[in-house]
Amino acid sequence: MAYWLMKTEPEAFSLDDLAARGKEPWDGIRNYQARNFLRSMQFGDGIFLYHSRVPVPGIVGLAEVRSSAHPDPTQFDPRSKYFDPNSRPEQPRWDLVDVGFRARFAKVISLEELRQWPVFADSPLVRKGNRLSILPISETQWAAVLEHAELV
DNA sequence: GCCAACGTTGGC
DNA sequence: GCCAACGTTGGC
Repeated sequence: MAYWLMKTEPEAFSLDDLAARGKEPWDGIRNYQARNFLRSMQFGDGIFLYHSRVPVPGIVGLAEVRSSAHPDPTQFDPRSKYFDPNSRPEQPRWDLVDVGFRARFAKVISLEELRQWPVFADSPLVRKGNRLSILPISETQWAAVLEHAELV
């Protein structure tokens, strides 16, 4: 059992969208480090859903991993913006997992707030210039956020 | 919308 | 293999 944080721009896909659909294939990851994290995910792992590129970026709710990693079909679709002409079907370059909705937070736990929590002091999340869209969360960080959050 | 920070690409 | 150019991310 592991924990993760996954970023999304709510304009493209929000926590509410996930809540409405229940479960969604998390496609479009095109960064090797993020992909490697995807590949180590297991069914049932916990996820913090994070909204980026909004006035108050931060963790907005909980989700969970609902599949193991498997090839992202959009890499083979020439009409997709995620098409990767260099990826070979016999050795796919990009993977995805299914993500299921779990809960919404009554209030966003903002990045500004998280920066002040000692448990996040060493997290790439609070580092300037960090661009990782998927990052691991420690058990301590998970517990700290859950203790602070009001689930809806 | 701006732009710093970063990852990737490709010429050499 | 270096590194400039380019594209993208994401806070502000």
